[in-house]
Amino acid sequence: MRMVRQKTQIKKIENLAARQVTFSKRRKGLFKKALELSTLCEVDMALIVFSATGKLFDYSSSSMIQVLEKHRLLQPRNVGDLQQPSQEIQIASRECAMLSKELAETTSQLRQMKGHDLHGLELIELEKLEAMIESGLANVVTAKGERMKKEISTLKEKEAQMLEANTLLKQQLAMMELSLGQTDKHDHCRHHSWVLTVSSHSSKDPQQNYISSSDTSLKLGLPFSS
Amino acid sequence: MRMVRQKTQIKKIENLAARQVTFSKRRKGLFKKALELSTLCEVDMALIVFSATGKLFDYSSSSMIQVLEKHRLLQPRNVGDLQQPSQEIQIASRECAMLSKELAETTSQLRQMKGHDLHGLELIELEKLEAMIESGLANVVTAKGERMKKEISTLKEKEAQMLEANTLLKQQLAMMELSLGQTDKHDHCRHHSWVLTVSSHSSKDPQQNYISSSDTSLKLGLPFSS
DNA sequence: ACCTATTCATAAAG
DNA sequence: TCTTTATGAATAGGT
Repeated sequence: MRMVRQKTQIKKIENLAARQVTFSKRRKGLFKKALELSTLCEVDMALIVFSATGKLFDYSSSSMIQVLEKHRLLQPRNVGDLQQPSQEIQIASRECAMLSKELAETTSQLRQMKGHDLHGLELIELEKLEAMIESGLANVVTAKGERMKKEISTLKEKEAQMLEANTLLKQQLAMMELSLGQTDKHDHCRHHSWVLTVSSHSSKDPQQNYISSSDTSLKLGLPFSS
Repeated sequence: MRMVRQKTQIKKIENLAARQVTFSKRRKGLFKKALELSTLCEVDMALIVFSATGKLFDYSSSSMIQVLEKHRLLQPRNVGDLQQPSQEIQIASRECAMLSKELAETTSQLRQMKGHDLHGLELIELEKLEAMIESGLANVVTAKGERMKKEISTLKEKEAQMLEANTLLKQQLAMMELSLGQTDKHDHCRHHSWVLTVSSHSSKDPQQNYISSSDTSLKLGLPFSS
């Protein structure tokens, strides 16, 4: 069922999944617009975006270096300080320290989720961890179930299609047996092709038809598989 | 008379006036989109645009310095050439990039362990994940069991010691009843202290003795709790 | 700068 | 992530 699309409010999207989806879509749109503007109007520009996870996306119409250098020259008060190496190092090491700390915490949590390094935990903490893992497991099991259900329904659909094709082929076979010896081989081939056409077009994705025509003919025991 | 609007071709607009108009309109749109993206998704970004006449337009969600520096740290090959960076900074930025990448991977794995971001996974990958989580869960459950067993045995030990102390106190009480009114109060106090000493030393960890001496005396019904 | 028909972007949902 | 579709948003061309 389709919700009515709301007029978008420009404030932080609290839901993480929705935020990630929106980030992905709008980032794509933004870079497209940037490319269009620099192309249409032949202007220099640079666009730098960091995702929440720290992943970098950037675009620059010419060399990023040129654009940033030009910016630096025009904004000496803001960016000129970058060249003081001591400050650069400070920033770099602060960034490093932050990342390092974050990585340590995340790694530790991951190891605990995997059941390692549990010695420092109290009983209550162990129980919380257990609950968290069980919740994660439940999510994964649910996802797996859905994936399997999808696969099952796909296979059932295919089965039904095969059955249909099979029935048609059987009918043709019966007809041929009735007129045995009276038909030439070209007729056989034409009927065969037609049935396979039905089967092939029944799925939206041609790549999912992994049962080749020769397989089909062989299974049905037709004597004229190509 | 209204001409039919043409589908815009993304190539340089040759007419100067039209180009300027388009630049103005689309630049405004681009900065709006940039602001919206950084607001909606709370991400760091910087956008720098130079008009054909060299006029600068820029936007950055936080400090332009921070964003540019972060970009430089993560892309040392491209932007590091701006000024000959000291070897320290090269090392630091390589370190940063590595940490950043590692953090992204670890965070992603952790999220999957918690059952999020599963859409990209195949059935087989889901099953591997499930097995991993189950193994972690088993470890945690084992650790919890051991922790509980340890606690139980500690408590049993305490119980036995309490029982022993209880027995001794009962004997003393019986003796006192036999000689009721013939003993002075100093003797009572001495016996009491001695029993509590036994109880206190029975556990390796003094903090686990959460039954206080006054509790003990009250439970045993001693008439001379301090 | 404003207007509006039209194209384009994208929120929801699958 | 990809697709689809209805709707919101941006903008080309005109005044």
